[in-house]
Amino acid sequence: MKTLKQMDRGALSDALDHAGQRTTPQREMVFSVLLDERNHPTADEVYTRTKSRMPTISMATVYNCLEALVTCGLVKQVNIEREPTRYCPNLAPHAHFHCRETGRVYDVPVPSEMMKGLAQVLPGEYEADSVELVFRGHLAKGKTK
Amino acid sequence: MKTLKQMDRGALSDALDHAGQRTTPQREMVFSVLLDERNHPTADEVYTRTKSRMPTISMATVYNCLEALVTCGLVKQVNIEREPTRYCPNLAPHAHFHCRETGRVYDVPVPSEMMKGLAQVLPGEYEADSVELVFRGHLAKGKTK
DNA sequence: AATTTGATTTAGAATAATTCTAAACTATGT
DNA sequence: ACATAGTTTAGAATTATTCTAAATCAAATT
Repeated sequence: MKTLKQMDRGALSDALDHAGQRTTPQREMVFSVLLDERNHPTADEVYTRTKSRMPTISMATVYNCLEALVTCGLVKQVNIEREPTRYCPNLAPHAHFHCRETGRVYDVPVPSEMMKGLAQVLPGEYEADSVELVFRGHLAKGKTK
Repeated sequence: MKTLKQMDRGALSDALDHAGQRTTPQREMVFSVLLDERNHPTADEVYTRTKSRMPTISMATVYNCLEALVTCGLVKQVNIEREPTRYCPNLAPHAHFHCRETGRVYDVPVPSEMMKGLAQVLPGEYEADSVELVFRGHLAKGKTK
């Protein structure tokens, strides 16, 4: 898919607008790249993929666009152990599973009550606005899914 | 406390030994620094603190020592959002709370059954050997603890 | 006790992801 | 049309960390 679905295009310009930012071709393209292949790409991978569709885009712009998308809440950064930051457009509550063998990161859906329930381990004075849950391990033999 | 308690000294040389590594004054000192002030220092902070007690130590050695301690299981790395890696000698099961205002990181004890229970969100083929739980937010007014 | 061996320490260079800078470009509102 | 402000761009700068190679140290062996 080379272009943004109408729905996503709308969500994008709404979200950017709401954050006081403009909708630009570069931002649309980067967002489209993220939606298109949801395997938690790094900025560098996003750059490569975006460049293949929009050859004049620069690395700095990719970083700028990713930052804009994160700021307006459409994309989340995923940081795992000093590795380059990855970008994830999955807004549903989920955990991440990091495979030690392949290095790949998988989304694992988590019921939102459970996600909230986690905050109960916090003493009263700690007020959390975000929770991050990361598993590390490997996939059982055979199933690369 | 400028030196390692007998108990910790024993745990250290046992753990290093077990990993086929030697017990050195630098490793002891770095470990002591970590046990001494458990506020999740970065390598740089560990360097400064260690240097004040052992002025000839180098940054590279601090990194080496920290790596040795992590390898032999006495210390855990804590990575939060692209910030410099922090080091944590707390081996009990716990989560981390990252205060957006101060940047400080706090340990939050978590019952080990709960820690294990988390793995139940994983589909069968995912086999996790470690779980990481990080909250982000702020401390309620007044209580800096 | 001297010697070999291998691990460790050290200073500084190298690396890699990300951020910064300043100029060019684009779009928007007046 | 014009001014203003946001965006893009290339390349330089930054920063945490790793690498390199030489010097040091300690354990094991002769």
